[in-house]
Amino acid sequence: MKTDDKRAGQREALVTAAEQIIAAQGLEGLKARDLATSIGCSVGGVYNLVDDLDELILRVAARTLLRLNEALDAADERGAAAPTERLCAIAIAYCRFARANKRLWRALFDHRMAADSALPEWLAELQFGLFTHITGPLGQLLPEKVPAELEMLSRTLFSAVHGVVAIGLDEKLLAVPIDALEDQLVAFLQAMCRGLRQS
Amino acid sequence: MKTDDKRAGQREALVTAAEQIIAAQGLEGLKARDLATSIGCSVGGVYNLVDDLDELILRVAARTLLRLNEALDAADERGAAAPTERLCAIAIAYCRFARANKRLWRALFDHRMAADSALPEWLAELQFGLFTHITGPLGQLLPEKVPAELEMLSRTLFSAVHGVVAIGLDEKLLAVPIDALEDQLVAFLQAMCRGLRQS
DNA sequence: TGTACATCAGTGAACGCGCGTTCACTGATGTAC
DNA sequence: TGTACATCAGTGAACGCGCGTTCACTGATGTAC
Repeated sequence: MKTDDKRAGQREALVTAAEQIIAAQGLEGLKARDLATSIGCSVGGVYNLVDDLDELILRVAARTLLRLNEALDAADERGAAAPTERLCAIAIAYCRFARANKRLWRALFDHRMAADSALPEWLAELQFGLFTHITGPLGQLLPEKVPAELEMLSRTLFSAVHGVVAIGLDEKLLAVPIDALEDQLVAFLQAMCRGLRQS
Repeated sequence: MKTDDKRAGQREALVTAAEQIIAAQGLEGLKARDLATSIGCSVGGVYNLVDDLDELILRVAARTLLRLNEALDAADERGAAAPTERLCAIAIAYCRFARANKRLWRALFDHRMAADSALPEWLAELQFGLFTHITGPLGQLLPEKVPAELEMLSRTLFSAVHGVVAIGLDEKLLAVPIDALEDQLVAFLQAMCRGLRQS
């Protein structure tokens, strides 16, 4: 049916509108009425395209994760570089992506699901996909580690880098000044990799 | 005036009530009506003790920071241990405090001030105070670094540890499993310290 | 001790706002004959 | 081509809820004389 195509197109427009609003004002700024205005329909119309504002948030999250994934992919020169350099490049790409997509990126972590429904599997897989960017170079750095250890280390490393970026972008008191952020990330990862290789 | 004492006492009771609510339900659960019920007065009464729910949140934050500070103090055996061990002990204390005070601890970071009024100075000082727990051992570890570098490194290190703990306690997909958290923190800090000493 | 008055903590109904979601309805589009 | 009918996207007023904050009022307590 043609109408299905049309609906799909409208839904995309809706997701795009939501994306723009979240990018500009954060999750808190997402209102059904604004969305309706934004895509040129009435409030009720929004609910013909989407069950929930929650669904919309998840769809936006999916887009953000895909774009993040692309950004990390682009930054990682696979076999071409030493593992430490690969990790640094990825961390910097992560930092830049976060900085350039601050609110969208925050939305990935801020959004707490309604307690009942767990986050859908396709989203979970997108998240896991990101980890391959870390386990790859990390395995190269520490060839003697078993996969389970690598996995754990990847999580720790990701959390650490994420923490530095997240607090840095907050620009609160205890934050690393934003201009020093990338340098600090590199210094941090280099020290970390040095230390890890000796263990 | 006796009444001033009374008011102070009531205010403390109010802060305690708020503390309990936040500890049990998070910032979102804090409602004026519940507070009133909790301390046995009417809604309006709350506003005789406090300007705002925001003020209340800040007062609770102050308490939490003080307790956190005590916990870190207790964990740090000043000159008695090697710097790496001191840092590990502090990180573990941080992790345990966060875990035991999950929502109160989150409230420290989740609360976004109303854009107009900056956070009061006394709160800022409490936050800075926490950093001495890091700069101390870090200076011991890296005696050749100038204070500015140490300060920066402390921020980075704090952010990293905070990130690991924060994501770990979230118990989401990409989290370090909670039982492995302390081990991972220690492994992380040991590698980091090894790496830092060589730079 | 008693009286008049002032103060001010305490009250809780009501204001005001924001907002997700629904639902009875409309009107355009498509289909059947 | 024309007519009757069905479908369903689209509408937007209204529902329902939650909640911070206010404010006119009450009544207990303290003070002055």
